[in-house]
Amino acid sequence: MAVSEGLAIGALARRTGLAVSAIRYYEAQGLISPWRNAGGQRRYQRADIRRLSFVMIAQKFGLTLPEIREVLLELPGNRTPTPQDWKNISEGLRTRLDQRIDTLMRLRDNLDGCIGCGCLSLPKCKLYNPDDRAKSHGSGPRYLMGDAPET
Amino acid sequence: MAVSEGLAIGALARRTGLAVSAIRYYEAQGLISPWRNAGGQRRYQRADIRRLSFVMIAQKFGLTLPEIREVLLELPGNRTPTPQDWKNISEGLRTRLDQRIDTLMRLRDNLDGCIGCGCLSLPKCKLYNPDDRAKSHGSGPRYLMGDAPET
DNA sequence: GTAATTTCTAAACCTAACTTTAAGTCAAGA
DNA sequence: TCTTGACTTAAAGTTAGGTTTAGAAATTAC
Repeated sequence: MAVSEGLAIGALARRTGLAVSAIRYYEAQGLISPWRNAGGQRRYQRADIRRLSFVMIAQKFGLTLPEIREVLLELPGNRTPTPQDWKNISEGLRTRLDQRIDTLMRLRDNLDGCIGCGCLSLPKCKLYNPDDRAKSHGSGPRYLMGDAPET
Repeated sequence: MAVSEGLAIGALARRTGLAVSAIRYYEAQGLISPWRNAGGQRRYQRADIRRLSFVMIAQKFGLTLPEIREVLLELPGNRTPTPQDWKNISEGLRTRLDQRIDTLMRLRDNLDGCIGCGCLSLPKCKLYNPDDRAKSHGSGPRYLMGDAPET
């Protein structure tokens, strides 16, 4: 098999550690775009290994798949991403991570205050409004603390 | 209405900011146990406001509802929890939070390393195994990095 | 005493991120 | 050529943490 024939989905799965079904799912979400061979099967470039690696890392950082899609769009159109490209978007991740750490540390400070007072009373306790833009992970509508049900 | 009649679910919802449906859901998950009045309606103690407050805080810390249930089991069975009781279990949260912050900071350090090299290559990059027990938020089965599909 | 609120239960629906299943097609080795 | 093994699609299932809906019963307000 010639190099130009690309990787089959199973091979890509083995190289990334992802499930085949996950890779297809990512395609449906617009994270990756393989071409098709004569028989209609998906074929991937080598660079896609890196692309999926990035997806996995970005997920660890708490990005949703739509968010990751946006980030990947910043990659220069059609050319194969260079190490410098990856470096650039990784720096965006670094910023997000810094913010998350910051939020958690504020939360910890507030908890320390509350451990001191033992109150946990809703109007008083700072824990209810530690200025948290952390998006309360997990799905389904939920209006905790700051996220008012107003609308 | 005498004090001993307790709070109706709507009143508890107003005092905690939670939706009525959420309070019922928490009951189904074993986080709170109201009694029923003659007509079969739920009645809550004042202490339950604090209990639900704790649930909301613990969620911010990333605990799942089953985990929160476990933590709440440490509360003294028959008597109304004192501020000291809350203080004790809050200290457990503090420990967990410390660990989360730790994990994220390790992740950041690894990212810094990777920004330097720009590699993102699976076997080499530390980002894939930063010893992360952070349970990858979000639902549905997902075996990233450490969480092997072995079983 | 009647109307307006609340509350009740059970079941269905929602999102995110996937997996599983079914039935059929493609590719590769002996 | 034939038979595995890998791949295809579409649809349904899964988990967490809830919400929504519907129809009935209880409570409150006037």
